[in-house]
Amino acid sequence: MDKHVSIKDIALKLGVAPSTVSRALNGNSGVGKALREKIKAMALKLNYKPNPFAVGLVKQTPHIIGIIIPDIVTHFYSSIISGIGDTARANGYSVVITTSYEQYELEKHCIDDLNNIRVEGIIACLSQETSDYKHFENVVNQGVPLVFFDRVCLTDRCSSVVADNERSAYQAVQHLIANGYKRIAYIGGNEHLNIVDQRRRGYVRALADNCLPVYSDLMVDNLPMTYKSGRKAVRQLLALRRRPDAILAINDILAFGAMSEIKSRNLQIPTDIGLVGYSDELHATFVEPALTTVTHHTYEIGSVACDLLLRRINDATVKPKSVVIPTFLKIRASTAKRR
Amino acid sequence: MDKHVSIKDIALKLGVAPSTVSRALNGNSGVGKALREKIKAMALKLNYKPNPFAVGLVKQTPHIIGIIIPDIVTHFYSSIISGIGDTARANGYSVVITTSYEQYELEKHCIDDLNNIRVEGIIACLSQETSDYKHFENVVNQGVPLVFFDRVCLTDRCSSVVADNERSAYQAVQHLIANGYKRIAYIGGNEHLNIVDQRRRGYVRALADNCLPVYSDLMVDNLPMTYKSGRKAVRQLLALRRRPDAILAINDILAFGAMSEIKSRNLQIPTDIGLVGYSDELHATFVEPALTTVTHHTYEIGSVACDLLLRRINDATVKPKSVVIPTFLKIRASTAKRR
DNA sequence: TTGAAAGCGTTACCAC
DNA sequence: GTGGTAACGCTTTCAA
Repeated sequence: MDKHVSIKDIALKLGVAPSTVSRALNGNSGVGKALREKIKAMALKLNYKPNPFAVGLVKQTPHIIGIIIPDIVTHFYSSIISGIGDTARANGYSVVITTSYEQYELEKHCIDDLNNIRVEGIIACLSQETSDYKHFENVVNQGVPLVFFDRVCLTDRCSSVVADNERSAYQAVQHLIANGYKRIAYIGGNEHLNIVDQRRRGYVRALADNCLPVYSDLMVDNLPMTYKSGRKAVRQLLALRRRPDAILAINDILAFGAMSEIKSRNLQIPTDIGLVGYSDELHATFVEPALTTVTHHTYEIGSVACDLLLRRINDATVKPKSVVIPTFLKIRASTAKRR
Repeated sequence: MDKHVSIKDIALKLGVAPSTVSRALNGNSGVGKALREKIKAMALKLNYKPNPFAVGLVKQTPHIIGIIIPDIVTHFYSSIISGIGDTARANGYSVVITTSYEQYELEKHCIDDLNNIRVEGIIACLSQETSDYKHFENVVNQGVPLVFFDRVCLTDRCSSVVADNERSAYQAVQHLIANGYKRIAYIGGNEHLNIVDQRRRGYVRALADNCLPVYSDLMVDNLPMTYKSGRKAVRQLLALRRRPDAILAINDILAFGAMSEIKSRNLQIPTDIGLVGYSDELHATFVEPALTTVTHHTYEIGSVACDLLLRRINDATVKPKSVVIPTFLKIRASTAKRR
């Protein structure tokens, strides 16, 4: 195929000035209609594509937005990326993805990288480790639009897209109680994260509203949200003198770990122990045996976050806004009625 | 925080020429040791970061590689991306991800996009629809290094990273036979893809080597590799007068669809029907009830593909090479011995 | 309506 | 060893 065609090539071919070509192609006023058409036709014919580096250099804003996610291999996140990407593309933006690998230090690097690229805005989800938000404050102070999703912070200054965390946990526990479970355990995560705190509150409130005691030894809290932690938490819970008869795990990975550990002990779900996890559409479909899960509309989370960011980019005066994307409880076999 | 610091700012501050600063920072020869240190210190202090657009404009090669994948939400692919990304970063390259959504037309767009960005090389996996390779030939003809993985083409001109497809299918069928299954069905996919063809050959050869007949009605072939197809294929197989007693599904998604359909009919796995799928590490861990799967080292596929590409980028004379990443058969409950 | 020229931040090639 | 200068491809004044 051809070498890259520049604006100069078109100008030369047509005997006009490069600046005229630029104006014509960018739809700016001040080019005669006939000439404009001629230029456009030639650009098409020569398959002209603007050099993004030249454009990026000369413009403040090369229409790129950055994403910071904890990881890319979890379907929850990749599906959100998908939602962001589609929305961004539809609005003429491209997307750069960076991964914090759930680490605070790497999250700071991500910000630096995106800053270098001069992204017009950032969509981020906090790493598990992050409990200090200075690096994000700096971003905001620089005037770079910033939107958080799922695990959020600085909500007074940044828009955010979150799940209805407290309600979802409340509803899950309510469901367990309605199905005859009485000693409901809770497997949480890093306490400084909003999602953990809120889900925990939902759990506690549901117990209280049903006049059930809240036993602190049934709450395994402040642990990294990993597969291993899920298994470990279950080991701990099953070592109790009075074992729980159900477990709410507040995160996909924890839930999978919990499920695995329960089975490895030859305990039956839901007979011996009921289990509710958190998950997204895909896993709600695949994972077996039929795990009741709080399910997220991940793609929508992504597209809404991107919408909020673009709105903020186009109008710096818009007020921060928190959008709640409702979850729904997908009831399956793992919490079947007792007796 | 500060506005972006340019090389000029440093030069001004130190009373030297911009070109000198550039040379010092890039480790090029021709700068006095003392001055070089002074410049470096100032760059650090001012938190100087080169403007990637300026660099990209002036250099032929802004150290970016492009990825074209069928989708990002399948763990198989996102894990490969992860492997590519880490390897790229470790070598000073950044990565741009494009998604074909399994569509031929969009795949062509991906190539255009990457071309616009002037990527130094491309790592690609063919979309399901792709059976014509002109668009990739163009890339090669332009001299842009290209490496394929999993679903490959143009292997005489491009390096590729593939799984041991025939062997894996052979081994899976062998395993089924050893466990007492006799009427083993096959659920395939788009025939023009190398992976489909090879896995199919493995299936047939295993039957033949064990003196078992190859029934064409037990082979559901040339279908899109979707969840729905998996279900449909099973419906078709179970409608046969002589039903299969085991199924080999040659792709993750097909396998999940198959599993789901089998269960919805209240058939027991492995008692009524044995099932082997293809999957990757994550799903081999999560998916239940214990599905025997051919498992891929996805992260490694990505990192090896990236290695091959970088080698090719740095030396245009390297010969195309096909690296086979072995799979392994993860034997679980879904193929337990009969009787 | 069009063209010329400056400039975005960087590198590379020449002089000195 | 160091400084000037052109060049990368494009947009955007400013003149004409």
